[in-house]
Amino acid sequence: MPDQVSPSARARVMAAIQATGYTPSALGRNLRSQSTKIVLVVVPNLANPFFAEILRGIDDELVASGYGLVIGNLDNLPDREPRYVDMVFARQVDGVLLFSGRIPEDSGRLMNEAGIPVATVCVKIAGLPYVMVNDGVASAQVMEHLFALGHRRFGFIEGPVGNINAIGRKKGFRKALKKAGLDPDAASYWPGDFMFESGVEAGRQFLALKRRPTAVYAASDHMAIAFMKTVTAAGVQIPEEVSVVGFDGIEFSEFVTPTLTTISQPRHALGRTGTQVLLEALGSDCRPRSVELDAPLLIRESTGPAPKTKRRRA
Amino acid sequence: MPDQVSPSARARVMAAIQATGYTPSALGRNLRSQSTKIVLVVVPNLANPFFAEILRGIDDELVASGYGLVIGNLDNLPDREPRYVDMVFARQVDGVLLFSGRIPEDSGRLMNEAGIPVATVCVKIAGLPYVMVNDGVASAQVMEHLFALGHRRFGFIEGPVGNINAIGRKKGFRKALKKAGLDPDAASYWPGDFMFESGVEAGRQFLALKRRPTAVYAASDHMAIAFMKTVTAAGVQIPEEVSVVGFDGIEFSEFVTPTLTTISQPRHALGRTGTQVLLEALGSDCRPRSVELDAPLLIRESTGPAPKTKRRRA
DNA sequence: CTGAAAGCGCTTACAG
DNA sequence: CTGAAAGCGCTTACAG
Repeated sequence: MPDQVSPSARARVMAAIQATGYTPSALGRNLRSQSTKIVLVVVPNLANPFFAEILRGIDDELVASGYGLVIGNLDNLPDREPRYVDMVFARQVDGVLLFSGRIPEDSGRLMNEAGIPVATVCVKIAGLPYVMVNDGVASAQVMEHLFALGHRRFGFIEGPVGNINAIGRKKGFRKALKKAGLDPDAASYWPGDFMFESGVEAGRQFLALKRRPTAVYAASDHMAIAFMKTVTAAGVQIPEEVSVVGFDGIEFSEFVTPTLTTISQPRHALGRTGTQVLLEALGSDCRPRSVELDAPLLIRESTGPAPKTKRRRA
Repeated sequence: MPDQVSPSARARVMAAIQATGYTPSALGRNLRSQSTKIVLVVVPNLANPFFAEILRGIDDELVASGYGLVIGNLDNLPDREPRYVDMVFARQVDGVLLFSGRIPEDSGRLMNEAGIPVATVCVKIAGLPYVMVNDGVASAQVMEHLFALGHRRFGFIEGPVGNINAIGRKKGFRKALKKAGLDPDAASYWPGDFMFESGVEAGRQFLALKRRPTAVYAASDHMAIAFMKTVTAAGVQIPEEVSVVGFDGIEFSEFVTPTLTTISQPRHALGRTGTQVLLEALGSDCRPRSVELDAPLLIRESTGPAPKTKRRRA
């Protein structure tokens, strides 16, 4: 019974199938071409809305190049890593974009050893091309703005321990203090993890201080917003009593009261550029380039002149 | 040169490869098994942070079942649809979760005609299993709360025209008014698209009214928050002069001033349950079930007693 | 119980 | 220029 169809008849059948809207199976093509035209994007925590706009940038660029996008959500759990390492070793994707500060591993086997291109966005990992914002330069902008307003006593809400962005922002903060002739260790530091709750806690610690900073710089908008909410609820005026600066430029920073002065991360561009870097690595064997993007300071209502020092000696 | 390796030697090599951490190629397996263990999730707009938590719910459930997750971002552009329709017809995914009110099509060829299971989340499409919140019941809860506070004059900020959730919420709003003996057409209606800007515009229109509603119900938190920001900036007191209710229960609704009374959508559960419905359809041929989830009303600071009517006849 | 063969659907390289 | 064959890496069904 098989092979009873003549080649020409077969050709006509194929043409008819085409007209009807036949789509060749990707499964055969993938096996034959040894590629899937799919990129794996590994995010530490998909619930973080900060990633949404970056993902859009990634997707825009991938669509333009005919690639698809698989999401690997680590959900901040290390045991989520092996699954995606396996995916890479199984050749289920052509390349990887990493948002995670560490390379996912499966019992010692590292994702980047599978022989497919890997690039990172918003993080730096030795040996891998990256795209990120220069956190030190951003912090310098923030401090320049606060110094110009007359502030001399500062608080800093930190990011997660070991997070490269958090480290860069803090370093920039301390460097600016030193450059201005102030002692970096005289500033108040409150621990944080970029999320709301830690901003609330920082606010409580601020309120408990006898001699409060006149300006607080938070390593994320979420923490800055939760801080503002906490201290204004206790009757503190922003920016009259304390100026607050955030980091990220999330959409909501414009809809809180007062509106938040913050560093605007170019999220769409981070996604697009990161994808471009990866696609270059996919298309050629040339050494991949890394890129640093600028992040402007958006000056809004939450920062103002430093309050006059009230009777230093009573 | 080839085939010079004896079978037993070959076996030993294979064992060694296993020990070294060899991962079978997914490409061969996919072709052979005619499945990819990947689900396509089509979202209308990836930048909307509302989806982030739902995606997490989906991913949690998919990971537990050994499936991967491909994102199809329509970015609210119809010309983004064909790409994902092709993906489905090319058998690149085993199933589809749709967040979009319309079925993506490629020159008349509809995605659901490819013969793979499709389920919808947050939307209803005839013939497809769905998981969503009962918007009518949610609106009834909102109105019950506002009636109990003495409100009789209402404003409603609508969602996108044709959006099934927006329609359900508005229907519930009007039904509650009628049930309370009020004329639904006497309420103020302002157009919206769930996004910030339309809430700002609704706020402007509210401010321009001579006789303002004492309670405003917005079909999304974003619009409610932007509305609050706009009218408080003009000196209107919330909730003393106007009560405001949102819909969604996004994290930020707790960090605006005043905190927002809103319907809390069970986003993680929506994602998980939607995925369960899809996985059931993938695993068996039995008729897929649909599910409606409850969404509680979170009563916060933005709603309060209706203001006393000031000298109706001067 | 073990091992060789067939076949999933494509694409590429080769023969006619 | 056209058409048949080989082979991508797996799994399943079959022969020994």
